[in-house]
Amino acid sequence: MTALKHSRQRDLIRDLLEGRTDHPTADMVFESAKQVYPNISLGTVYRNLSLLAELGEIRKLSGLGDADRFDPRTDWHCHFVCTCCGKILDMEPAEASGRFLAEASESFSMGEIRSYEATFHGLCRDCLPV
Amino acid sequence: MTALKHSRQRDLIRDLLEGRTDHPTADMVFESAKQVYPNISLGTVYRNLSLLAELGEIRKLSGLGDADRFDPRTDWHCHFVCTCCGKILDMEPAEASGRFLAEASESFSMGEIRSYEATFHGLCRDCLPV
DNA sequence: GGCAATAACGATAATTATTACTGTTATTCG
DNA sequence: CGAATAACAGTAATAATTATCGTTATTGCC
Repeated sequence: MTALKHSRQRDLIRDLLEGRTDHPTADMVFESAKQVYPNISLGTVYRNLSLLAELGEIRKLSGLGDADRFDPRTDWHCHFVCTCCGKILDMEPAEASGRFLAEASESFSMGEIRSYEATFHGLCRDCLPV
Repeated sequence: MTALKHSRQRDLIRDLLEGRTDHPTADMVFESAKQVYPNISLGTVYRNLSLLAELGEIRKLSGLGDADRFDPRTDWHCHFVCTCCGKILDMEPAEASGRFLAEASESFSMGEIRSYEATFHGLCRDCLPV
């Protein structure tokens, strides 16, 4: 139980993410943070993003691209990844989400399902041919 | 259109994966392959796994863990990842799969959905407390 | 406020998964 | 067989992330 200490860098990182919908990578957050604290370290950004994710204040998204992404939204929702530009968009939970999970949980006998995530792929509006 | 040439290494890699359900990493395939061709190169394994995935003969699974996984099954199905031991299990498609996709496609207006994948998390039978 | 304890920092080295390069080998096809 | 070249083994390079380490900043107590 290492007693968490306050840090202005962590505050900044949390604030920078707040309200953002572009699901930035650690490096993108680092670039933003440098404009406020020019000599903040990339390691500090990684450490605090991971810590905030562990604390449940933000969400870490793995597997959507080469690098991990970070999302200020902590409510359950899915993501859409544009196969053309790589953009990541939030999706609002569909009606069928619950049924999908319930059905999977019922029919799956090799273990106990606790959660799931779904990622949709396709072309975003900007990349769709006219 | 570079004319594909036959290679015994590629044959081996395809054969090694055939029938396997453990979703091995490139490195795991490399270890297996070395027992047949002791001086096969890791680069060769990576190159051929990627090539086979592009040809549609196998599937590459990204984002399930640190390293990419490879699956001989090419039919659409989901995966279950044990949060305890990291084991990856195949899941049989549920009834709700289609509805889930249809509903998401309908309600999503920021682009055009082409596909999706879902990953379930939980404890496998071996890791469940008794 | 001053001060000890230590969480967190900045800087940098190390690690891991993967891709790229390079000279050599093997397959294909005339 | 022999030229053309895909694919190879071996190795170097890259990218994302984590670990180390000496220094700085926060906290709680006197």
